Amino acid sequence: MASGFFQQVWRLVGQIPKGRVASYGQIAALLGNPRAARTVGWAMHSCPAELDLPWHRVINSKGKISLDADYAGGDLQQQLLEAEGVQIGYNGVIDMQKYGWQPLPDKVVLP
DNA sequence: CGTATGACGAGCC
DNA sequence: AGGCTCGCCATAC
Repeated sequence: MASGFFQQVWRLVGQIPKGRVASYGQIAALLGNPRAARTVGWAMHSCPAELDLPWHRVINSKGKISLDADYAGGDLQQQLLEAEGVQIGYNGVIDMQKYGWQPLPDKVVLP
């Protein structure tokens, strides 16, 4: 069952379309806990490879990769994103306004 | 059950 | 502007 918060995070992350990115805080907010960004990050840390999650599409609110670029999978994450068409600035910043993922962008007006 | 952790976020110095 | 600290919340042990 998807009772665990991690499970919900994984499911949501799995719905991020290719070429798009989302922030930890955004994921948390979509799950109803805008303050649980850290927990989302931890969920990513625990993401089972068998789920084949697009974990690389999750970045921090600054539009940057949280992992150390030259240490952990940060380098890999950047390569994966660029391979999907996500352009990364020289400073390592991604344009959230352009690549930011918005689930159901049409439901804005509905109550 | 209480303490510690963590791929964050926003504020403060 | 850049860097550091505190706060938040859900798991792990």
